[in-house]
Amino acid sequence: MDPKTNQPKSKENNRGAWTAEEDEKLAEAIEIHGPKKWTVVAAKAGLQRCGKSCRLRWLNYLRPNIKRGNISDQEEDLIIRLHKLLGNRWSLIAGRLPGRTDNEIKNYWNSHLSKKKEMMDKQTSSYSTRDCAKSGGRSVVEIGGAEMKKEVVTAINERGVECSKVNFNVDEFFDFSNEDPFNFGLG
DNA sequence: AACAACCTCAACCGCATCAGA
DNA sequence: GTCTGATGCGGTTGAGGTTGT
Repeated sequence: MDPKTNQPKSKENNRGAWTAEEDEKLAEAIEIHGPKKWTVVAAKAGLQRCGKSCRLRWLNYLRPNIKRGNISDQEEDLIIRLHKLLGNRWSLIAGRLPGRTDNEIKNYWNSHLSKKKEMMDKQTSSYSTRDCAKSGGRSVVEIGGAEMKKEVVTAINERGVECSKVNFNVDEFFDFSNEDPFNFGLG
């Protein structure tokens, strides 16, 4: 283990794209040991890959029920709205989109939506009232906890859903485990 | 056909946090 | 309380594909 990078020494490990054979071995090991103890899984799979790499491969590619490509308009709209509220908290956003991974959403945002948003921002630099009501009045570029909470509460208030949550916890609010994926509390 | 420029996305990196010893 | 290893996250990179000239 390299103490600086927190990674195994690279000469001991494969790097780069995964092969079908590696995928198969990994899937087998996960079936036996579960998708949790990644160092164990990596070792038992007999792969020259670190646990971290195995975890990423599982989450982004091998996991069951994973959707790939073809992000729908509905999903895109949801990503935009969630990003407005949450900023670059990709894992939270991904939690709202069943079958989508944080990596995929992050990539999609960086290659498609960031540009789209930039263009829209330019077009609406004099921000219309309608857009203000829709978004909570401003876009958040850097999101710290307090800033984000404020933003979410503002958005909620704008929609007249909830006005009294002062001690708002965004992580509790965005506990997505049991909810309709396309209804995140804003109506 | 050849090359350059651009785009996409899988994978890696670095850091923060957590859990167990 | 401290140390160490594991896990999870967001940022970044680079190979391969696509499009334009």
